Amino acid sequence: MLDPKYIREHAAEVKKNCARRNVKVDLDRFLDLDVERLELTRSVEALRAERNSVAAAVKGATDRDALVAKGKALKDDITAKEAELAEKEGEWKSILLQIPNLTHPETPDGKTDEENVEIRQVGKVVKMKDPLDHVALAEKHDLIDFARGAKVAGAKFYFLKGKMALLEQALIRFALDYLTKEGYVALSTPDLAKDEVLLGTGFNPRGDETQIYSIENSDLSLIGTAEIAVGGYHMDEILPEEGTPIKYAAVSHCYRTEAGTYGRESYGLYRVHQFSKVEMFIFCAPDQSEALHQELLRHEEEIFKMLEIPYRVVDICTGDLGGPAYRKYDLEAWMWGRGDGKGGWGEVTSTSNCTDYQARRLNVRVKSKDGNIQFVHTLNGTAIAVSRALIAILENHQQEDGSIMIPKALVPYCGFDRIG
RNA sequence: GGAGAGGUGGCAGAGUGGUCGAACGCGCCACACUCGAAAUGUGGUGUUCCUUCACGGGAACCGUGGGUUCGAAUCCCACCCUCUCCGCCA
Repeated sequence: MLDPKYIREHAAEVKKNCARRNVKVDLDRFLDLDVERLELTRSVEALRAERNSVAAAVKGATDRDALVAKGKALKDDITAKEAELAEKEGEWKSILLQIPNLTHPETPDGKTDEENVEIRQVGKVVKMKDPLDHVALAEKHDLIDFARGAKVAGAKFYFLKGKMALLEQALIRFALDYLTKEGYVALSTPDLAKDEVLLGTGFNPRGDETQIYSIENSDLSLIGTAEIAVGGYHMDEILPEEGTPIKYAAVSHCYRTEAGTYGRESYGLYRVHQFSKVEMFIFCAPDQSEALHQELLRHEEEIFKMLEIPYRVVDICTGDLGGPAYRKYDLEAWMWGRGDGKGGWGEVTSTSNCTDYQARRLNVRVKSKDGNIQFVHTLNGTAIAVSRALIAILENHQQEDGSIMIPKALVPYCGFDRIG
């Protein structure tokens, strides 16, 4: 969420930002409520101050009964005003949470993902006569069992089998090794998190449009990304500035309901209910986030270069940014199975600078040497989303003879250099 | 899952209805002493919000949420977490 004080003092700018991002929020209502809330707060506090002084005077007073009566009356006033305040504050908060983060000045304007801007393409797409998509390749080599996945857990679940199961572990370890050398601390996270943590990281676990599985009769949900678990890791903490930036490489399973996304766009492994992922997450001082965002992008590119997969970098436009993101880049890898069989780009990673938007909700702060305390900036980026990386590997490294070459960087981790 | 103990400031640890945002100690910061350091001494040292040009004033926070009371860290209820023992179990 944004700083309410900032919204109050920069209302026009915030309103314009919401419009740019194609987010509909009743900012005027928020500003009205903000005034009412402040007035009520002041009167509640004045009443409490009076109650406190009356209560302090009761002990040993001669007119004790009169003071007690006054105290009782004040108590009723306070209860009433507090209820009024709680109501206003509830509505105020719900609007506040809908207001998106500010936007990087260089972020391209646009309404949908079609207006995202390609920054560069890296690597060459190897032309093939009749490229197979990953589903066909997996069938040919018995690598993924969608039918039995559906039997066991329903549509959009799957078993990785044989060399594919080994490749999953190889990818994870490959990413962890690379990031560990770059100074990231490896983390294996809980697959469940409390609603409080979900909300803090900007995910709504129980709304109508949620992509999150929640556990009945509990305040727990299955995480959709390790970003949630790691975001909560330092919740309610004040970090010493000399310890920042703190960089994590977190491995977790990711669970997504993917409501209403069946069809060609979610074919095969592309959009599934569960997958494994190595996620980069950084907590840093505000002046570090811009450079670290570039660093995350560099790591993502480095990983796909090592996997020898052609990709392009996309600057996500205002309308396609999620609420918490200040700026976001995606890496899209070439996939033969997309674009009606002619091949196309498919998202494989995403990195966001969330500035202090998540940190304010999660209450994670940094304290500098001079005692100055501010909210940290948080950033996240995909190192490897296993299911989509597997699509890219299968479809780009298939050979004329139908076999699949394993990228050299991965061979030491999986122990074989080809499939088939 | 059962029985018991406990959750208080950076740490450790008192406080069991008003004089408590909270003792003592450690740590940390500043100053003094010193060529410098250690030791010693003196002072300071939580967060959030409201208000004030400022000095300052006010409110809230003692695991979380309710309740009792004129008044709650302190009493009551529920929940969460930690520790010890038993049971079960990768």
